[in-house]
Amino acid sequence: MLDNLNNEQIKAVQITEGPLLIIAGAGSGKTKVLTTKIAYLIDQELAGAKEILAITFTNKAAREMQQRIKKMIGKKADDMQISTFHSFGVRIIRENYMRLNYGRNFTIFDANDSLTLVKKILKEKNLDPKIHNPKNIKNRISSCKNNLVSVKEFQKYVKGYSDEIVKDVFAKYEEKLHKSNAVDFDDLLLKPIELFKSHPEVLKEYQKLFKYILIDEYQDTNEAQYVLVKKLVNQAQNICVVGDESQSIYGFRGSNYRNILNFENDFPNCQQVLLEKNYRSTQNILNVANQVIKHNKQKKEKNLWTDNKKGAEVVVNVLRNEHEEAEYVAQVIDDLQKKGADLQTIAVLYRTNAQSRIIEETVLRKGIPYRIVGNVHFYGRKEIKDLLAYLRLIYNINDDVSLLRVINEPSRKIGSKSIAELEKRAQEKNIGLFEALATSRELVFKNLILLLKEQSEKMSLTDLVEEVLSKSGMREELLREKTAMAEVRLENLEEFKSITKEFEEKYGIISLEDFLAEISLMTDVVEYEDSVPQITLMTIHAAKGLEFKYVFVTGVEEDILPHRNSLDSADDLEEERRLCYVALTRAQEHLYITYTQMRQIFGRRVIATPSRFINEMALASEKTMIVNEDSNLIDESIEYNIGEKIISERYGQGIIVAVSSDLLTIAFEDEIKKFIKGHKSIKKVKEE
DNA sequence: TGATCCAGTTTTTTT
DNA sequence: AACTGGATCA
Repeated sequence: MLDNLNNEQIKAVQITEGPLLIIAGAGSGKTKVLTTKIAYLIDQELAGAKEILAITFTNKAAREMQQRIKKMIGKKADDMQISTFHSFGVRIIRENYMRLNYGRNFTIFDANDSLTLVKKILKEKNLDPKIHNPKNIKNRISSCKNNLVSVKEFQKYVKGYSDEIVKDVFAKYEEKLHKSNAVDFDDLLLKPIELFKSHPEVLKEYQKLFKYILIDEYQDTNEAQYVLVKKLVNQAQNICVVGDESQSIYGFRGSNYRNILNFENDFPNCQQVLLEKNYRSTQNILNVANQVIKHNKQKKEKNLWTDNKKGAEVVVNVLRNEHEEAEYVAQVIDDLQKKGADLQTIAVLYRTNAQSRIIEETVLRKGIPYRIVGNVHFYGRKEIKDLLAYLRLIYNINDDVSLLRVINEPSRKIGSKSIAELEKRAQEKNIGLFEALATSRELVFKNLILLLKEQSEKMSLTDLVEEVLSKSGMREELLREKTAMAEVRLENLEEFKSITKEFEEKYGIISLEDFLAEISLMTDVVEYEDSVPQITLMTIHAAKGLEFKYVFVTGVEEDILPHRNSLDSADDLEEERRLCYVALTRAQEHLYITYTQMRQIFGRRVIATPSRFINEMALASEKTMIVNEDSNLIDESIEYNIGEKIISERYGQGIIVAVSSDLLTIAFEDEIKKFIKGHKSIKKVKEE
């Protein structure tokens, strides 16, 4: 088990008792250490699989680690639960919902639901959302909760009118959330803490259960997560945290890299292991990354080194604008591909999601297969959200946000006026919306939900979805529409059934409860085939923890990286530098950095300046590249309309479902693809 | 009530 | 350039 580990790594695995801090530089084999350690604990029979609490940052990381451990120790890993902080919170709340004064069927509100709720409250309080930015208020509420500041405590910090508003909305928000028998993302951490405060005997049970606690990405824990961990640690203090303050990039979400710097103060008897040997990158790449991060003041001294070869020079290129930047990236990728590079080993990174569009268009035009990580492709679609709202309402009839979403979907002639009356009634009687349903139209809806609820208890998830589709009238309405768009929506809904089916097959029979909990915590929902050769486009944040042989870091300009919103705070600027560091250290063999002279922002051309981080890299040379855009593949004269049929060389016949300025979205038999208008690889099908 | 149009706004990053 | 929410009209 320990065969492929270096001395420090072995030490990190074998120190099982007492607090342990593992500082693991980028690419130093952190995941390997963690998984080996867990396998070791089980294999040495120091703990049963259920007695280990292992927390990672993303669901994806959790899944990956689970698989690795399984490979090492086989069946014994079956009971092993690796979770994120949030999914761990769900478990605790579920096991204790009564003590927390919640009903069994509680709903988890995602960020969108929370925002909807804030907007609704503003409306009720007759506050202008233009003056009181709902997103802003939502963020402030969230940061309060992440810092364990209750409404009552917030009162103390209130300075002036706008704070007063935030406080009022916050109070109402908490009230409504509870009335809806719902928790938001932050509650998933907060409620367990509340529980442990009010029920020390329950805390004791969990402390007894978890003999070993392991926390990954400790530099990205926020106050609530930190408190939660500290509470769970028992007398034996078998807590192992792993992290690297140089890779802390979630400050905007309340994470505090000082948690890792303070670990020694929290656990004075802690042991420490430093993993400084990098196995990932070439010397050249590591040098550049080290040069940049050197400029941060707040950090633990460490010296990441490698005995990998020097490798290729890091390439920096200046392009005239974002189109040529994307073109350049695509050309290089094209060349790499011709030389036999595997597309899966190539990643293009950017600071903001907005940058992805042009890159996507360009690789599309070049015919380079790609995937975009973190796009809410599927679950963000209206029809899917509607269906989910039905399921959530069926599960928890107190969920007012979901009720409002579907009460008139499809149209039941319950418009804004009827809804206003319904809300008034509910408010007067101080009851939930569902209970307040009274008019004949509303009662039809109420009975529909009640019927479905009854059915939900005796049929499979997939059958339930089918029932919702037919009984709600969603399917009927889409069939009636007879537009290409409706056709696609219908297909998406059918696709949803195959997702639930997959769930059922994977986990045996799955309850509505499990399914909804799973879905609401999933962000990387689109399960992509790892076997399909394609390049990866994603934000730098999304790239954390990953590695690629070839990495392109684009838009390395002032106002983007570092982002303009972080320029007036020294702390924020250091976080941007760490972000840059994370981007650079994703690369194994080849690192390409680009910036432009001119960029369009909000539809306006703006002069761009190279990022200060480029200077900090202290590179010997950089090149200005003039890229000629290759336009002979495109025939701009062709016009397209929704509903027209298209034939593609690669995907066969499809139908246009959306047209934007440069892009077409085309639905084929079993997938939806985007194309550049007029691209020679697609042709219109003439119809009589 | 629902469809369509227009004006104003947006983009930092996400469990 | 794309999306939202509000205003206007059928």
